[in-house]
Amino acid sequence: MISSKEVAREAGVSQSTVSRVLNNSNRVSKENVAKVTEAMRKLNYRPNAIARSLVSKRSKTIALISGPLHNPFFVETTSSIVNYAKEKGYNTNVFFENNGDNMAVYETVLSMQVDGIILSSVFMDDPILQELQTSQIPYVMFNRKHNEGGNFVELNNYQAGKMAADHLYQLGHKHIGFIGGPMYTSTFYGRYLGFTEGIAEQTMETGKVFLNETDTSEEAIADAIFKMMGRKERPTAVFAATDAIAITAMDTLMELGYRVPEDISICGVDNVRMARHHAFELTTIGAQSNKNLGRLGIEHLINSIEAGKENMSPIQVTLEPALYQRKTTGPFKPGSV
Amino acid sequence: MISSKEVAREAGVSQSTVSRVLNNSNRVSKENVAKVTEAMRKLNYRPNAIARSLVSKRSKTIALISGPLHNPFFVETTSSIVNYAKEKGYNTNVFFENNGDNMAVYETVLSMQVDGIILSSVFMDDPILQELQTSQIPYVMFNRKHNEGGNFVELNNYQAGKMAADHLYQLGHKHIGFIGGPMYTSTFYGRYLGFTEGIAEQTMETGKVFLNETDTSEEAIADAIFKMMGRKERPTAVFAATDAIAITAMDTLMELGYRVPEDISICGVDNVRMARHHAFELTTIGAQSNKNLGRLGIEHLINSIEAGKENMSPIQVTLEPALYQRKTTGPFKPGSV
DNA sequence: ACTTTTTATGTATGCGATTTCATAATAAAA
DNA sequence: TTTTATTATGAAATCGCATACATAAAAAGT
Repeated sequence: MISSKEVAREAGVSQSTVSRVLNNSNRVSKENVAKVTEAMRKLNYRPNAIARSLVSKRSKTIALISGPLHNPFFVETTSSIVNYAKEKGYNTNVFFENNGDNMAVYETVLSMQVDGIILSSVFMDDPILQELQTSQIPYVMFNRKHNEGGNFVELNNYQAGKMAADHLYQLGHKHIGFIGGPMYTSTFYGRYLGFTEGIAEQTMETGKVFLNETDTSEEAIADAIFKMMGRKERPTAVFAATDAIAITAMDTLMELGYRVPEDISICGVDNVRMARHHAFELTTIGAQSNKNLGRLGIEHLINSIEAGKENMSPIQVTLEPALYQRKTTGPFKPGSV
Repeated sequence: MISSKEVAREAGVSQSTVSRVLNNSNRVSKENVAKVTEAMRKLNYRPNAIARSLVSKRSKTIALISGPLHNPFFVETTSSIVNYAKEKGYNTNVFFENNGDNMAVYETVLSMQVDGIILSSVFMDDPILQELQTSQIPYVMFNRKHNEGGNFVELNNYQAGKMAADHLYQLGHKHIGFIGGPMYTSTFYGRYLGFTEGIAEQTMETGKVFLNETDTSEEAIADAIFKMMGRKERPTAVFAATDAIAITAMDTLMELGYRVPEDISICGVDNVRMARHHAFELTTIGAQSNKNLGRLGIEHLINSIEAGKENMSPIQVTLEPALYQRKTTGPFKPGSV
């Protein structure tokens, strides 16, 4: 590896002069800039980013700890985050959540000297928030948030659940299944709470909610469907707490011979791009924003970073949801299933 | 930030002793190990990864330069790569290809002191290969390969194209559309070549291939469909050079009122997971391997890294394809479209 | 022409770890 | 007990760059 010292020798100047032209300081004469530039070219010099960040204390990289990519929501956010960060001059170190055991990842990230952290992996009572705050590293949680607050960008999950309940109730459904992930995450918890309270408000005496708490793996979702549809009283609609779940649920349901929405209605949450595909036309609930939560999160994060520790203001954003009614929900037909 | 020096002071030992326990050298007495460990805990010390890599010359991070995530193929490879790397103790810096202009990304990556580079973004005559080879950094190209060879893991694209031609021909189709991306990438070029030569071999005197070279954006694909289906002689089948293209093409076709495969057959390449969904059941051509190309690539890359520069052997893997016949291709019916 | 300010450059130091080398302390061999 | 081998520890150099500081040279004021 060619170092700035060798460039200096080649150019016949001191290493600090080389460093100066590297950082295009205007304190260098045109002649020396030329000599140094030429020497760099000749030696095919590339500055060592590691060394730079050791002294500058800024690595120009951020860490993303994301939910798994088999969920299209995270496909979209990951894409947005990486691209926006790049645009702003930051590299992104990507990690995927590892079924609950994120501590190893957190340890890695905290010793990596990243300039900022954006994560979707927190639990409502996750000890990581504490670590994050004492570490002084700018961070923002997206999608999920923590009980204690902190910096976050989220959807109003409670409202989303409620809207689903209203929508399905108005279509006449009485027996509704809920499929969601772990209740110690704010998204699933909020959506479930809003949903059940929405149902309750409608005073559906005869209404029933079948709760399925899964780990969001395809197998677990399929199992939930099997169990639910195997009952004597089958649901005529299911509220999937994410579009990813909805899409897998649909797959299983179709495999079992059900038609959507004729036999059973499905409503998701997140309004992912894929849900708009003609093969799905999924009814869903999502934020009224043309930027996804990842994008909003990374914008805030980078603002925070560039503002500096002194004038870092808290980030607490909750987006209001809207219903995107498409073709997977329809009116209850007696005797349909 | 707490440094090892402060830990040393707290523990009453020298900084080098702290470093030794950090790297669990066995040259430290149990008492000192205990003292140092305690001091680390007390001060909430985290080693500075940047400093470590400056001296050790290994950053334990690799760079991934991937195709865009709106292509599900890259969703799968990205996931595999990041997770496998993590498993092996490597962090992954992710970049997404930027419509042809990858030089900025390459520059960044080359000065980042990564331990290895895995990339899907090369063109057949891309100058990056040269850079890669002189840089001495272990690398492997996946999916696409370079004219000059280098290290790669790919599908036999020529064969894949040929299989598509055979399959569609055997179903009786004479007018077939091809939709693919830029011909300066080995994937699209190889698939196109195999396809047209396959068609030619079948001596389909009356056969016609409509070539559509797009930039793989949704709009471009939709435009290609519009143009193709607007002709007097419409194709009765289309060979989409990737599943991503096939899925978007299907969307557009369905929007225009066509039924698949009754009105028009579609065959893709890559055998992405999503293509198996009941809403698609896409006929496709893919490698006969339970590991995707990204996974194979990263395994080879990490082997290379750990083998050391001395015993790094070239990586040249070409997987043979197989046809996965599902529900989007069917026999030609005269007068169908 | 002499002082003062500005500009260009080099020297030296430090970022936070790893690692070589020298040495003190201890254990093993004689 | 003396010599030798072994083990534990610290001092110091180093990695590649940025930057504070000192200073020489040039430009500007007076």
